[in-house]
Order: sequence, then C-alpha cells, then structure tokens
Amino acid sequence: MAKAVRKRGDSAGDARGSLLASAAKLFASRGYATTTVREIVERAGVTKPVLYYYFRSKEGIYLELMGEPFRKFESLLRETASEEGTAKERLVQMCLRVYETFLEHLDLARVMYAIYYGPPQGAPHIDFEAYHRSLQEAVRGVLEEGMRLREFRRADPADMMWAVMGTVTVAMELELCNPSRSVGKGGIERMLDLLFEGIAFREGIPKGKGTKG
Amino acid sequence: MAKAVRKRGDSAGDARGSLLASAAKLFASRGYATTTVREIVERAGVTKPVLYYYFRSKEGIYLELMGEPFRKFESLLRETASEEGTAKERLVQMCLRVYETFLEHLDLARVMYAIYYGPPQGAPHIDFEAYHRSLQEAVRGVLEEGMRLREFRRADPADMMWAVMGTVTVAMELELCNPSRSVGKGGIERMLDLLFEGIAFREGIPKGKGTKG
DNA sequence: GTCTATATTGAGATAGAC
DNA sequence: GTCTATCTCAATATAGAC
Repeated sequence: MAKAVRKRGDSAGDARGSLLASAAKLFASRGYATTTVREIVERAGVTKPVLYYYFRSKEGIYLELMGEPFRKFESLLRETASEEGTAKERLVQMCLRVYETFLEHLDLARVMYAIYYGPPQGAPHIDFEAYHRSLQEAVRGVLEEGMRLREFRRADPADMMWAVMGTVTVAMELELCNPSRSVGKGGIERMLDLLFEGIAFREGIPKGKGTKG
Repeated sequence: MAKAVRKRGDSAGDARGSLLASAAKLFASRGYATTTVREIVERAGVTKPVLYYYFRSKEGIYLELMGEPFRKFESLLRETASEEGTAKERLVQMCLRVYETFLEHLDLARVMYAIYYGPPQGAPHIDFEAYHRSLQEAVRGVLEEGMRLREFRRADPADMMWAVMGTVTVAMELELCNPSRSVGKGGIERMLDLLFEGIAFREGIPKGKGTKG
C-alpha cells in the first residue's frame, strides 16, 4: 500500500486526470459522502496537497467531475436541434447521442443517479432537474415540429415526449444495473420504431414509410 | 422535543405501526445508513426497546418494511396474469396496478431506488432485481400471448416489453422526483395507447380497433 | 513527520424493573 | 409492552513516543 508509486512515464498533467478518474470510480461505488479524500488520492497515486492544488476541495473535484458531461450534454442538445433530416431522424439521433454521452460517463451517471434518487449525501447541489428538463424540452420541440409537418399524428406532446423519454430511460437504467442485458443503441432504435409506428402520421404518409406490418 | 408524548387514544398495536411509518419516512429522506435507531424511535414517540421488541434490529424493521409491498407486488402479478380481457386490457391493468402499488408505498419506493441505484448503505440485501425481473416476465408473457392471438403485431418481445416498461418507469420516476408534474394513471394509459397504435396488429384487425387516425 | 496507543464518541443492542 | 440505565463495538480523533 504505502506510497503508491507514480511511474516516471506519467506525464505532468496526469495527476489531475488520475484524481478525476479515481474520484469518479469511488463516488460511483461508495457514494459521495462515504468516500474520503484519503481514498481518492491513494487510488490516484498522489498525495493530498495535489488534490487541493487542482481542485481546492472535495466539493471542488466533485463539481469539476460533473461539469464536463453536463457541458457536453448541453451542446449535444443544441447541435441536434439544428440539424438536417426528418423529425423522426432527429429525434432518434437525439436519443442515441444522449445515450452515448451517458455511456461515456457511466461512473458519473451512477453518482448522479445516487444523488438524484437518494439522500443528498452532503454533496454540493447541482440542478440535475434543470438538465433533465432541457432534454425534455428538446424532445418535445422536435415532436411538435413533427406534428406541424404532419410527420407525426396529433396527440398530447407531453405524452409523446414521456413515451420517448421512457425508451431512453429504460436503456440507461438497464445499462446501470444490468449491463449484461443491455439493449444498447440498437434497442433504443427498435423501441422507438415500435413507438413511431403509432406516432407516425397515417394519412398522407410523408416519406416512404408505408404500413410494413 | 423531549419525551414525545403518546396520547392515551393510541391503541395498543400502534407503537409498531408508528415505528414502521417513522422508519419509512426517515429511510426515505435520509437514507438507511444515516438514519439512526434513536431518530426512528423519537419520531415514533416510543423508546428503543420497543423497536427491538417488535423488530429485533434495525435490519429487522427495514426488512419488515420492504416485505409488505413486495408481497403485494407478487400477488398483483399473479392475479393480473390470470384475468379476463384482451391482452391489451390485461397489460394496461398490470401497468396501472404496479403504478398504484408504487404510489401506495412512495416512501419505500424512494428507499428502494436509493439502494438500487446508489451505494448499498449497509442495508441487508434484498433482491430487487428478482422482483423487477418477474415484472418483466409478466409483461412479456402477456405480450407474447397477444402476439399469438394476433392482437399485437410480431416483433421482438423483449423490445416491446422494454417499451412498455419505459412508460411505467417514466411515470414512477416523475412521481418520485417531480410529483407536481406527474402524469398519473391517465398518463400511463395515454402513453400505452400511443405505443399500442404501433404494437397493434394491422392486417386482420381482431377486435374493433380500426385505423382511427 | 510518522506511527502507535489511547481517549472519545456515537452507533446498535440489551437487562431487568415496572 | 414499555421504561431507565447500561453494554459493546467500531470509527475517528488525539497524544505522545520515535
């Protein structure tokens, strides 16, 4: 155990990255509250002052950790909203990218779930709700556009939005708790297809999708 | 605060019930690990030995607490599986009853979510996964029957199952974290309707459901 | 500076009177 | 069945030797 041994090959900025990775893993597996600074630095192979140099505090490294995926998430929504393609195509893209971002940050997703659904654990407050809501708004926006373009049939946009969210939610939570049974991106596409066959407008069928059943 | 005052009107078996209610609220709001026996008994207006008399331990009251909704959940699945009605009707019933059971035990659902998605918190192990899976199997069973009866169109039953689960999941999680925006039972029915319009078989339409779009 | 031994605390759990 | 008073134990904090 002792001093934990950073090899000479490690580049300079690596300590920072090691600390982030270490904190992510520990927050994910043991929770924010129960993870100690000592554990984080030990696992990263550095000493306490290094953590405080880069991040000021345990809260600091937590906020830094959560910051990145959320920034990525926001830019993802902006991009997808202003893209080419049918409403359906954009919606599928949006769902798949959200899911991809989720996969790229599984550990952080775990931390987020634990704090969102569990007791606060003394972690500094992050407005997860706001991010979740901006995803909802983005999805709903595309759905409403699809309705205007008569690509989708008319229904309560909120209901449609939640049905779409349901497919992504299920895929994500399966990945979190039961990765071996994960449906993956393919699964999301197939679920959305099932849903679209009900959402798709059925009178003047716009593109080329007949009743293929 | 002091002694916490049990009024004379309280009937005999009430201490037990108060303890259960108290533990449910506290486990839900503060988590299993951080909730102390002292807090539980104080809130219930009794003393420690009363808790140990009825439940043997902190783990005991936790298991007792979780036991009831899960027993109810299992009988619910059995009942619904062996009922009258079309596959769609039974599926909707099943979803609505799961959701109702969830609503009746919101606090416990919160505890369950915290432990399922978060760190174990030292709580005794409960195989939530098994219950979740039996729900999945029940839903899938009805779906497959619906396919055999040509009430639903053919598709991967697992995909359909997850799509259905998604609607319930979304409704439940909304209720947990954002009850003011809850979609409620009506929302589940509407989401399922959206989904069915895609799942419903479209060639020899069995019952009386034409393309009403 | 670091390590080990010793307090202190606060948790879960119990004994025995009533 | 419920109380007061107490026990056990583990985690943390601290003191003092090295």
